[in-house]
Amino acid sequence: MSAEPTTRLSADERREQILAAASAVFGERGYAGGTTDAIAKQAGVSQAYVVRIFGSKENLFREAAERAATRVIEAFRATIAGFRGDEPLEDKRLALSVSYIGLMSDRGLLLTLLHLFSLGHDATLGPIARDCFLRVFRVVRDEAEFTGPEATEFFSRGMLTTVLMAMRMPDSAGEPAADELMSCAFGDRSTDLISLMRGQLPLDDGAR
Amino acid sequence: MSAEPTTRLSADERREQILAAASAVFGERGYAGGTTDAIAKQAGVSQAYVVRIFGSKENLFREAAERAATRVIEAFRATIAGFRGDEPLEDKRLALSVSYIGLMSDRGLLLTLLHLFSLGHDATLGPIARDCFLRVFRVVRDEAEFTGPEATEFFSRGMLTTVLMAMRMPDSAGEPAADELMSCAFGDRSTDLISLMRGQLPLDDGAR
DNA sequence: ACTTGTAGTAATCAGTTGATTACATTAAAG
DNA sequence: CTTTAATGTAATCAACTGATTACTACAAGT
Repeated sequence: MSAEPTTRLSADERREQILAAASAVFGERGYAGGTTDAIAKQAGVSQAYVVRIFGSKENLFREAAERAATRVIEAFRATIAGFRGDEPLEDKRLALSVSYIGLMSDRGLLLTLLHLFSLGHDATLGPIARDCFLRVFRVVRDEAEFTGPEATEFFSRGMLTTVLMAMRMPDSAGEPAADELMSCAFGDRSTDLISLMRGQLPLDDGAR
Repeated sequence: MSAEPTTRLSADERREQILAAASAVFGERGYAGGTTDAIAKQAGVSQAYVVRIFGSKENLFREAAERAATRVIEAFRATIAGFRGDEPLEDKRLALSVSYIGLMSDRGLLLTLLHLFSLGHDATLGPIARDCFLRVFRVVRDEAEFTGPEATEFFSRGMLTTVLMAMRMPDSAGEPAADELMSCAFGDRSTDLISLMRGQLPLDDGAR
């Protein structure tokens, strides 16, 4: 499909490429709204190939979402590995927040997870959504040694941050309420995050 | 369509019925996933009529979502109207939380809003999403007289609560992590909310 | 050189979906 | 009673979408 003289890749490399494209597309458009064709366009392969490699759109979404959850867990674990074990809660909270904010540089990752979380009603994806969330929750609670309320508070913050990203609140920068909200939600990283999230070119909608 | 001897309603009554159906369907399936046919089935009218009354699916979603935001604002204002003006933050926070929890008895309302918030990328719905959120934010900050950080904290909690509802986390009750998470997020209303959110029959998917 | 397995696509299909059109039915007004 | 306007539907359409099939092209092993 792409203009370049279609380079052949190994199946594994192609899978990675398609998963990255799926993360971007599903993150922006959600499960129902993200088409296999848009993902194919993004990855530079044919729509048929996307479906054939992953079996179905549902499977592809599941893999993309579960991978996103795994990435979050890995990022948290890497941060937790640097803990000495006796730092105050606020230090741990801040370190994990920085870790979370790092994940935001891949816009698709956290947004795909958010879309997964909105599928609680779905017979097959619903249980996966709950499981992914709880797996991350347990890491923060048990491995970073947060209490239940502390972990809940931490995820509250994260959820608002993620929703603000989904909403593209930085596009409303200049609006006083939006500025105050983002400065409170994003903390001292506010300026960075606002520019990070802005001016993204729209995805190819994959219309055939 | 429905079995009953189709009672004719005024256009306004029908609009209300369809908006309620749209709230339920969009809340569960999102904008892209919610079909006009499922909404029609839910409201007991034909799919054609749903589209004709609202002009387009996008218009219907916009009305449903904006109405949801308005309802949240009305609920908050009703609570704020009971403030004397000198109560401590914690009293106000608790009162508004109770107000928010009351909104959860209409599952579609908050979930439709959450889905709206995920449409930040959309050229027409994105600005509406940001505007709706900011309108509610300003009510809490300016009318309930929260500081920016206090309001942000309040919305963090609300967002986690809403995502847990979207995820149907109560379906995982029994899982220790889920129980602790919900008991922290829902507070002393935990038991009520868990049973409130459970055992909802799936929506008709509107397949023609 | 030839076979063989893998990467990849074009063409196409059947189901779904939002929208349109033409038509039917009912209530109210004159 | 008849006209009129509003409520409402059946039928249908064109576009879209996930999936399938049959095919091509390239690379590696023998």
